[in-house]
Amino acid sequence: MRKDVRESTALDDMICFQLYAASRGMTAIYRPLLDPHGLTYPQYLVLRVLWHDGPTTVRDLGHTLRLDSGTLSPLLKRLETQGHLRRERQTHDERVVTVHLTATGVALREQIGDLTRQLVCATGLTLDELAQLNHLLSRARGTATLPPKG
Amino acid sequence: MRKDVRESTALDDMICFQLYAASRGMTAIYRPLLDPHGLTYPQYLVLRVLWHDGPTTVRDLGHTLRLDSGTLSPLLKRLETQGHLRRERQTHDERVVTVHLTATGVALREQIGDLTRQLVCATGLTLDELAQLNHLLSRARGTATLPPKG
DNA sequence: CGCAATTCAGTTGTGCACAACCGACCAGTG
DNA sequence: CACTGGTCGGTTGTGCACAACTGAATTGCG
Repeated sequence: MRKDVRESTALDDMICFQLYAASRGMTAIYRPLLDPHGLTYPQYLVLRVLWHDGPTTVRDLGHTLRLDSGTLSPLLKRLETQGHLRRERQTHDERVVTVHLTATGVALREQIGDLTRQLVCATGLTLDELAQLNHLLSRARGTATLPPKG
Repeated sequence: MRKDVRESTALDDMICFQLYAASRGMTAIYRPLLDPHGLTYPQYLVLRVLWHDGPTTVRDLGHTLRLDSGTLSPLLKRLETQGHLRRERQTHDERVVTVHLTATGVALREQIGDLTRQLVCATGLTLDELAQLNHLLSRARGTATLPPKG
């Protein structure tokens, strides 16, 4: 009945919409998994970086997640209010703010556990297809080699 | 030096971040192309549907783009303020709001022209890779078969 | 007909995302 | 020391995105 965007014109436009819709669909899958812990998907990404890399700075978080301070500042403030992390100015360079987990922030990792299996099932793709998808996405500019500002 | 999210754990988590980053990177590529016309990427998507399918309703737009009225209502109001479209209540069912382009909204299609070539170049992928990517994304749940609310 | 359930668009509130801008801060130079 | 250019994090303003809700309108059922 209704015509879909996918039919309309060129391949790349299709893909842009697919990316856009898939990204929102993915966060929609994460939402019920993270909501019980009071987290959003971007907040979960920040915690993952801290769990994996340890204490870091706002600047490095921005580079890793490709987000600017306008996004990270309020997000980190919310995570600090929840007691998951703390922010501190570096003494020798007061422009830099370091971010490190609290005990509850570290403990949250175990409470959330492994979302992998649930996520794989939710996508409905095979492991082989997921590997292909990852390969293509990491090859595309805008993810691996082309951050927002070059 | 810094470790990347991509290294951290499982395949699907990698892909979720890749999707998230790729989607934002894609809109970042569209931004300078659409900004001269005073449009955002979601607004451009709405116009594309109207250009291709003709007059439609808020409900059908939501189904096609997988967006709810909370997103579409203010977005359509902004497009109406810009003079690109008009919204009207259906006479025989006043719950339904029909959306149709104005003359300037139709003309905008030619003014914007074909973004395809610029987009393909911006991704840095080959046409074959784009086709694979499209195939995988359309196979994944959350895009084709699993809208936010099942 | 009368009334409950459903279908719509819209509103409210929260949280990203990003451009533009700001002020503090640091390093280098004279 | 004062001056200059660049580096930081933060703020402001705009625009999505979505959950939850509102209220009008319609449909279905007895």
